[in-house]
Amino acid sequence: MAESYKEDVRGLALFADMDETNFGALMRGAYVQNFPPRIDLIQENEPPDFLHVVLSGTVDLFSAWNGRETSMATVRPVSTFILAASVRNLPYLMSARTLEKSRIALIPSQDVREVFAADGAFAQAIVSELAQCYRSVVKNTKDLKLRTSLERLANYLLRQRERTGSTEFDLTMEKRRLASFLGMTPENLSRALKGLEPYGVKVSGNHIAISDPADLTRFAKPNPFIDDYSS
Amino acid sequence: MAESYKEDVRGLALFADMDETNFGALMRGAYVQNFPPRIDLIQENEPPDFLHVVLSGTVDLFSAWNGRETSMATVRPVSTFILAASVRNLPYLMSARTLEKSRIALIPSQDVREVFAADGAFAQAIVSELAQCYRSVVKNTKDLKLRTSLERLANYLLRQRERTGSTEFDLTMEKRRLASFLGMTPENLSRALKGLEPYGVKVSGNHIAISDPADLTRFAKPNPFIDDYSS
DNA sequence: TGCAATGCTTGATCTGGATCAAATTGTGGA
DNA sequence: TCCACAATTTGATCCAGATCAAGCATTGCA
Repeated sequence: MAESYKEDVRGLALFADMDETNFGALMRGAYVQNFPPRIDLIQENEPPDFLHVVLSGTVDLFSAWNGRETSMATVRPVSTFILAASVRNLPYLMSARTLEKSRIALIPSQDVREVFAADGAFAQAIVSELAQCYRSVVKNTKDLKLRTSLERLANYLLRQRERTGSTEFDLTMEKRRLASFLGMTPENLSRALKGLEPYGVKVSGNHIAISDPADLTRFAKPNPFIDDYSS
Repeated sequence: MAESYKEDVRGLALFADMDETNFGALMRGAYVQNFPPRIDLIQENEPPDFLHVVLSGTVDLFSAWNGRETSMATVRPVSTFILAASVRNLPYLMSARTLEKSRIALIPSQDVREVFAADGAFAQAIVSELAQCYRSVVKNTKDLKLRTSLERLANYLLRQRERTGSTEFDLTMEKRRLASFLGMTPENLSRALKGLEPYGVKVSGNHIAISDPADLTRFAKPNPFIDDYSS
């Protein structure tokens, strides 16, 4: 693997503190691949051969059952996915596909498990990462079970505002995918965006402007234990 | 803490392989408490002072927002809860209450974090446990987003059959709580149970009999990547 | 034993969101 | 630039599941 990629990987919290030799061992079997948009990377139920690291581009994690499909999460650089499957050596629970042209590092799961057993700092980082992932999914479940779709959308927009630090921003994914992520149909998302107009949400294409954040907040009632993805 | 309790805790996969000295250190600050039914143990958003181990009884993990409440999971002996909050030292994301008279061991989170840093076997066990928890929540999300309430109920009943090894069993929790866990109202659960009659489900009180498992399975379409909680 | 109190069921009605069907707007190539 | 295709929006309708309102059954206690 090229040195510049290694540095990107090393920069991740997951790999930052581990021993240099062990990091080298991990990188030895790893390689980087470029994928065009809309390419299936992994399929739910496959054995977890590689831990994936998104170096550039965007990856959608999704899942299907009985002809239905839902978007579970979006992975952006620089972060990993399917860590849980890798460390437990159990089949993937989600499928993954690129949304845009993406560069992805593939680290053999076998190596991850071996180094993890040998490197305390790496083990600690894995625990942090897994705990973080777990908490994110719990928050997502609370969002789904406790809120209506309009409330989920309102809080999603407020989170985007937080993330970008601005009351104007572009949606980072297709509306159909956002709808699926929020657990609604594209038609309903369209109507829901209209439904937030009274609270000062202006939509034009995929550009969003929140004219009265306080008003939207009053409606959305954001809660750090659902919406604060950083804790 | 009494020796017999220690053995129960030691029997958990999480603590089974760790060093005896370290286990002793963990137990030194730990204590066991008995709680009557319907007692609040912890509140969402509190700092994670203790890792909890259910020795006997049942604990409900639930969450509330804006006047609504939902049951997230049920914890039965012998297992732990809020491990993720403990190891990351971040506030609880769920509240917990006893459902019946329960005996619970409380292990200071501080000790958990210290021993975790020092004991490789413990660290590994924590990783396994967290990965397991993560995968469970992902499965639960798939259940919620991909299935109708009738399908969720049907698959729940099939899982109970799997767990008990019998086509006849008693529901292990109040119907109102089961409804909340499955993401529906008690009224709807009542109707849904009726709705499964054509597939050979007989209900009397909280006793369930599945007369034609094959037929119910044909309707429920269970999938290991949603319903198999052991992987 | 009786009587609150609580949980469960049933029926009637309502509604959020899904589905179906076009119309409209983008968008990526020849 | 123009066209074919995909994504989005809009409108009409439908349906799963929520809510409201009684009744009924259990349970725990005095």
